Amino acid sequence: MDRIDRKYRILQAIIDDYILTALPVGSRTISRKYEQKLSSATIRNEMSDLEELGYLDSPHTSAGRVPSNKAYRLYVDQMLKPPPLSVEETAFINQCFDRRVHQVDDMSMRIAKALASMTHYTSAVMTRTPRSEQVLSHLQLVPVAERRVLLILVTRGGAVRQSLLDLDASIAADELYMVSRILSSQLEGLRLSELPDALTRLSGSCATGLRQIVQAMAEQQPEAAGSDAVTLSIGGRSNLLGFPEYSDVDKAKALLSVLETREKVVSLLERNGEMEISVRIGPETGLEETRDCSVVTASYRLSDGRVNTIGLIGPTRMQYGKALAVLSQVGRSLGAILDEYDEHE
Amino acid sequence: MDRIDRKYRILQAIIDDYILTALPVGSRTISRKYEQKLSSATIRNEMSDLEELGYLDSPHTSAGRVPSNKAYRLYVDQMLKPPPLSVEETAFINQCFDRRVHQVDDMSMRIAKALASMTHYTSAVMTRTPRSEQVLSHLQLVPVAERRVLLILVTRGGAVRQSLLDLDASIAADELYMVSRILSSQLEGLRLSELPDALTRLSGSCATGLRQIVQAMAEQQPEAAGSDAVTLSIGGRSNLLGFPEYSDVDKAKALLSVLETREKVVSLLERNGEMEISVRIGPETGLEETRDCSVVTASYRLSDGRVNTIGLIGPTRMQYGKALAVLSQVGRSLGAILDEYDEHE
DNA sequence: ATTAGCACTCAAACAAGAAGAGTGCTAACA
DNA sequence: TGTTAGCACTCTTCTTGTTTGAGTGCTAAT
Repeated sequence: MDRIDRKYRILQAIIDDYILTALPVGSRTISRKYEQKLSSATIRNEMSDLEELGYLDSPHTSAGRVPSNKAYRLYVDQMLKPPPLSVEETAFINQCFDRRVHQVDDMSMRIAKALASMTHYTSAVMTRTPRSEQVLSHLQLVPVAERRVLLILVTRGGAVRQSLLDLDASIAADELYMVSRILSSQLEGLRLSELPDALTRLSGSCATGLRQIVQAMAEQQPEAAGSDAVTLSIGGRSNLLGFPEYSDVDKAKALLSVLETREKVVSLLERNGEMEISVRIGPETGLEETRDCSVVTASYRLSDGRVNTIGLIGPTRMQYGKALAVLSQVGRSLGAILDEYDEHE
Repeated sequence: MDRIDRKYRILQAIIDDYILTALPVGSRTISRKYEQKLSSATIRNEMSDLEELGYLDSPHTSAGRVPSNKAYRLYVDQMLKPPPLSVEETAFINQCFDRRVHQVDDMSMRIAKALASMTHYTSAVMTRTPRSEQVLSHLQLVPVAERRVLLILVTRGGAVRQSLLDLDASIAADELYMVSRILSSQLEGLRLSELPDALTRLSGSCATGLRQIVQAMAEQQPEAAGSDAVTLSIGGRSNLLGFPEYSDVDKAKALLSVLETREKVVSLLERNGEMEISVRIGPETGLEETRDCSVVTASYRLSDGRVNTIGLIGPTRMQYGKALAVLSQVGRSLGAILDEYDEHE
């Protein structure tokens, strides 16, 4: 027991050191810096065992050892003591949410920037708004051009969706406002997913002007017809280039390309289970390009049905402790702020 | 005359070759690939002259020569023959604008992606909406939470701005809609820059419910109070890493960091004169970090006052011809599409 | 005015050796 | 039996010296 305990203490020391330095760590280093009671020879034996167990890899015979993905897994699952954030860090986070937020739009960008600057990793903030759970609060049609109308949908949570409608014939501005009022009262309270049905039902029984709009909405409205709306903000892309693992430009380029492909980023952030916090290591990230990255995410379901995910992307040699601490703290604050909007529901 | 002509023909050959290969070009190369009538010795003499004139630099004694910024300047101002886009390229651009655009939001991102993929440079699309020229078309207040209201402003061009207002006391939804109607009719047709004045004028003479809203708007509305609204989309960040000038990760990182600082990107895109198309080379870009980059931009003023700028960022050794061709073609199509929205004005 | 020829320069590529970090194994030791 | 000192061995990295090749500048010949 004592024996086993020591083995994992050594493993942890190796992981800690490697996370810090990115250099393969040798027996001597451990014996000097972490386990001064033990000689390097003893450590060597233990390390040999650990390699056999699959927790360590050696780049070549005389280069020290490097933690395997299996080791990182064990590390985050078992060994990670939740490290408390420093006073400054907590203060920084609070300050981010402190001032009243009036600009809804750039909120997630601000969070992403904050996450990136605190951790030096690349960050992402994703908000998925499920169509089926969003309830319409208000609808407004605004004339934009001859035969072109701006349709604005506001949901209970305060999300605004806009899309343009092309009409067959032009409609006077006055008539348009009237139609807005009618539709708004008819459709308010419905879920967005129920809109298409409601629209076809309506289109049967109404005047020509109204009917034209309703049909255009039914046909052309991608928001309601398509899948969930997903917004994405990414911060700290250049942070990745600071790590020695990306001093090879080709690797860096491959990774940055991933960040430019919306679907790939979404797939990285998408949680596969229901758990709030998830750590995916190396191949677990699911993408070939990120086979030596780790992704840490925290997801929160808001009371209006939206799902908010914040995440960090970095090398597998990531400071998991800090990443988790920052993510959960920011996630908590963020969840609180966002839910505030819905407090009357 | 003939003499001078030849000198600049040689300079052009050097620039062309360097743009293509990124390698210092020697006299031999020119004599073989571009000026087969002349011996390398002759070219050498001319190159020596050109260096004296400040058009060429030599990295070291025996390394061939590299065009100076002054040379690029001459190149784009005098030597650049407008190279026609290939059929495929024109087709690609048209296809981008072909399908009806219903999603206003991601339009600029789509353009940015297209620009980047056509040129392999980094692209940016900026839309500046001057507050003073935007005319209010519709205003809507929507309840979001107890004492919290979503204010939506729609302008004639079809731009939608939203901001949150905090109220001192809660207001019933019905009352809110009534206030919306009143305000909308009172303020419609005003320029956004006139809103603050109009609001203070209004707040003197109205009922308490209305007054509270008006005051909140006057105090809290950053959109109307602040400067012009600027949206920014950037594409093809990872493209930069493909160029040999950024195989040094530190340089690449510095450049990518610039792209993460909103104000810096804006300053890069900001045109200093009134000209539609601008090419800035090296230090002309105005930022220390981009002293060996060039920025090519095209700006278009739309009929509703918005100014749209699309730009490309790459090494000074940029394919200026292609960049200009693509930018002006895309700019033309984009201007046409965007102005369509305003055709009834 | 052009060009052939030649001496000279300098970076990049290559090879060989030395240094250093680290391992595995064996034998001695508590 | 677990621990450790010692040693041979293995690789990488660093250094140094050498070669190669591309390119220039100058001079003299055409």
